Amino acid sequence: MSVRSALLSILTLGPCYGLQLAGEFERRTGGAEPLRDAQVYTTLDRLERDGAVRALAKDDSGRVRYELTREGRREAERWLASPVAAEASGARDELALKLTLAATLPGADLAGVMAAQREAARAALEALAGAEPDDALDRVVLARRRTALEAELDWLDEASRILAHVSPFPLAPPPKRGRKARHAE
Amino acid sequence: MSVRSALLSILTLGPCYGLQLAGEFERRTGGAEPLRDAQVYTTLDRLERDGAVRALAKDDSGRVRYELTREGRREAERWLASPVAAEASGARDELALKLTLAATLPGADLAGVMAAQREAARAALEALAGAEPDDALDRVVLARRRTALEAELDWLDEASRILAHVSPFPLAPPPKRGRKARHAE
DNA sequence: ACAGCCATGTAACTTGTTACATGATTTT
DNA sequence: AAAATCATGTAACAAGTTACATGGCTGT
Repeated sequence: MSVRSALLSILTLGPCYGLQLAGEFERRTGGAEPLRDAQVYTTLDRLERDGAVRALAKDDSGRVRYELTREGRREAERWLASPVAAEASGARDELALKLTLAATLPGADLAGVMAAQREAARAALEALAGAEPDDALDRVVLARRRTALEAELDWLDEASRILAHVSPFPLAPPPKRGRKARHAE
Repeated sequence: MSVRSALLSILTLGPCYGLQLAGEFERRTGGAEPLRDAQVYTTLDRLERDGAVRALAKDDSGRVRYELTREGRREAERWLASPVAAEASGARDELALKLTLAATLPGADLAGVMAAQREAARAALEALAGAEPDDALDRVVLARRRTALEAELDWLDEASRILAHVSPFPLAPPPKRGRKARHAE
């Protein structure tokens, strides 16, 4: 819901049209996360469907502007005020997933997986170090990535220590049940 | 694609049926991320559609087991071997998004947003500190969350310093264009 | 026989993404 | 007039989630 909420909160400043929202999004987020034009429009459609915004008559230039409804304003305020739930963002932690699987699957190359991940994080950190931020917003976004990558490296070390004592294990034998193999197809 | 890839990599151990996959997923990931039964089946359908798995005849208990195709095995190996792209996981960094927006939107309560986020992270850390891990996998997953939360707190401090010198700004005036307000509807 | 779990599925939905189509306006 | 850009949209898809339906098996 990030994009949806971001567009809503920009609209608290006043009515905007589609590409204007895309532009403001870029200006106000350090340009870190490119937003596809198409997504602005689909998101606006969905916001209108949900009663959070309302389309105004086309302006002098034929652009369609949207304004917040009371509902939409409330949603925007709620979003800004509430903290981002740790990893409740619907995104599974793919890295932890991959590492625990690599540790428990016989035949998987745990050391190799860890080495690859460490190397990727190290390279990403190096690339970040060489980046010149344009402005303060950029600095904040870069700092976010840097701290996340550093944490990833720390965690990899810790995980390495913990997993040193873990052995992979095979599939658990499935419980036997009645032998009623329905001859379906 | 986390779930898809995880199921594929479990299937490298041999054919499994739906709920068996769900069980192995739990056993092998620290139980951190609950996997809904329904998603196992929809994912298996899509994997079959994509030619990554193949359904076997029902076994003695009438359960439908799936096995990897050559394609599926290759996909699983590729996934395990390749590092997780930093934030390329499709998940936007909602926290950085929210903070930069709060910093640039006139009328937003930046200090309040930061305080709320800091408090939420602190509380989550405290909850983690009081958790007793069952096994090593659990410890690895908990460590992942802990390091991520610590990094979040560090970043919040840094962002606070950087954003102290940033002032919110209004909407950029949209460029004027021809006055051809097509009287469409 | 009945309750409850095991196992499989389906339909509808969400956010996000891609590729494409269309016109209008500005620039050359 | 042609080319590039602005602006809006549509259609289709992906991954994930939810709620629900169904039937077989198990234990009492």
